[in-house]
Amino acid sequence: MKHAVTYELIHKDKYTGARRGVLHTPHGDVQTPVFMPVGTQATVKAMKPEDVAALGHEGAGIILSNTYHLYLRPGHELVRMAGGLHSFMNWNRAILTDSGGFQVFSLGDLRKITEEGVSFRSYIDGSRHMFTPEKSIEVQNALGADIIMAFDECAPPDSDYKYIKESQARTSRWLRRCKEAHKRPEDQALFGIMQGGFFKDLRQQSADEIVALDLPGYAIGGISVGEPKEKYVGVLDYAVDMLPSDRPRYVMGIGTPDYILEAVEHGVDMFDCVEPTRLARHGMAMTSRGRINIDNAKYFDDFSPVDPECDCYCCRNYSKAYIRHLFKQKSPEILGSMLLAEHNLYFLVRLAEKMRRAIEEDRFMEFKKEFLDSYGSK
RNA sequence: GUGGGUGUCGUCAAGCGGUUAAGACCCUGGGUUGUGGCUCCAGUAUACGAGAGUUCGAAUCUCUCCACCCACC
Repeated sequence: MKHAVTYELIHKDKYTGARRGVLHTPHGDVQTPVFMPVGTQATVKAMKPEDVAALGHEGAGIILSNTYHLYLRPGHELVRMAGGLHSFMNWNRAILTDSGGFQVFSLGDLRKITEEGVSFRSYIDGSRHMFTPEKSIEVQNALGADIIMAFDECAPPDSDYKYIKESQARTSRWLRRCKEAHKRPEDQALFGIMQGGFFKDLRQQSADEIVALDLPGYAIGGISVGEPKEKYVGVLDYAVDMLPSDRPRYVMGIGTPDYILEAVEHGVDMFDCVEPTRLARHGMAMTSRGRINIDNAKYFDDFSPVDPECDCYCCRNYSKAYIRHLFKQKSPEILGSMLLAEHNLYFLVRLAEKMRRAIEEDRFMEFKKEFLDSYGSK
C-alpha cells in the first residue's frame, strides 16, 4: 500500500549523516530538514496562519498540533464537524498531531499507566479520562492531520533499565494497536515512535519492533527531556541508523540550535519545539549572537533591532527599546509577544533553510561550527 | 490662624514596649525542550519625618518641631 506521506531523498551531505529531502504530504511538499512550529491549541500562539506560512524565505510547510489538548477542549468531534483541523484553524498546509503520549509524561501526577492505556484527570476541570492507543488514534482520525503519531510512553530520563524495558515493550504493543485502529491510512500517515531510554539494546529492540510494521515515518522519542547533552548525543549516535533511510526521521521536542544541528548532522529530518513561541511570550529572543532577554535594563534605550543579522518583520521594523517597552507594561502588550514569536520562529525556520543549503553544498559541518561559534550553546 | 488626621524601603502596607522591622508591587538577573499556566525561581534596600525624654529595652509611650491632608475661619 502506498503511504499517505512519502520521503524523497534529494542529497546527502558528503561528510556527515545530514540529508536533504522532501516530504510529500496530502497538503503539499515539505522541504527537509524542517522545523515545525507548534500550535498546541490549533493555533501557533500569537501568530496568524498566513504569517506562519510566510516564515523564513521559503515559508513553513508544516505545523504541529496536539491530540490531548484538542480532545479536552473543544473536543475532537467539534473539529470533525468543522471539517477537520485544516479547515477549523484555516491552515491548508501539512499538519502533524502529537498523540498525547508526551502529556502522559509531563502531567505525571495526574495520571496512571496500565497495559490498556493511561487514565488521567483533566488539567482543566479535574474530570477523569482514559487514553488508549485506540482512543488516541480515533481522536487523531477525527482531527485529520497529515501525520499522526503513535500513542507512546515517554519515560522520565532517570528511569532505570527495568522500567524502561517494560515501558518500551508496552509502547511497541501500543503501536501495533495504533496501526490496527487507524482508519484513514490513505490520507493520514501514522508515525511510530522509538523508545528505550538511554540503553542501546532497548533502542535496538524498539527499532526492530516498530520498523517491522512498515510505517511511513519514525520518531525518536524519550530524548531531550532534561538529560545532559552528552546523553542526548549518545542516543543519536546509534539510534538514527536503526531507522530505515527511506523514511523520514523525526526527533520530538528539540528547539535549541545546538540540539537541532546535532540531530540533523546525525540524519534527522524533522523536529519541533515550543521553545521559540514560549520564549517569546516570556520576553526572550533567539538571535544570531545567542539568546537575549528583552527585559534586561541594558535595552532601555537600545534602538537597534533584536537581531542585526535578521530580516524578519520584527527586525526590519522595531527596536529592542520599543519591544522592551511593550513587555514592561503591567499587563504586557500583546504586540510584544507577537513580534518575538514571529522573530523566534523565523529564526528557526531560517536555520532549517540554511541547513538545507549547507547540505546541498556538502558543507554542513562548517555551517554548524560557524553557527554555533556565533550563537553559543543555549 | 483654629480643630482634626497622617508620617515605616522607589510605591502600597504589617507591626501598637523586647522581631534579624512582615508581605506585596516596582526594580535586577535567571529558568523554560512531542506547551496547563503573560509563568516559575532567585536577588537588591544605611524604611520607622526630626529632635528631646520615659524605660533595662521605643517604630510602638510623652513633649517640641517639621511636612502633608481635611475641615473651619
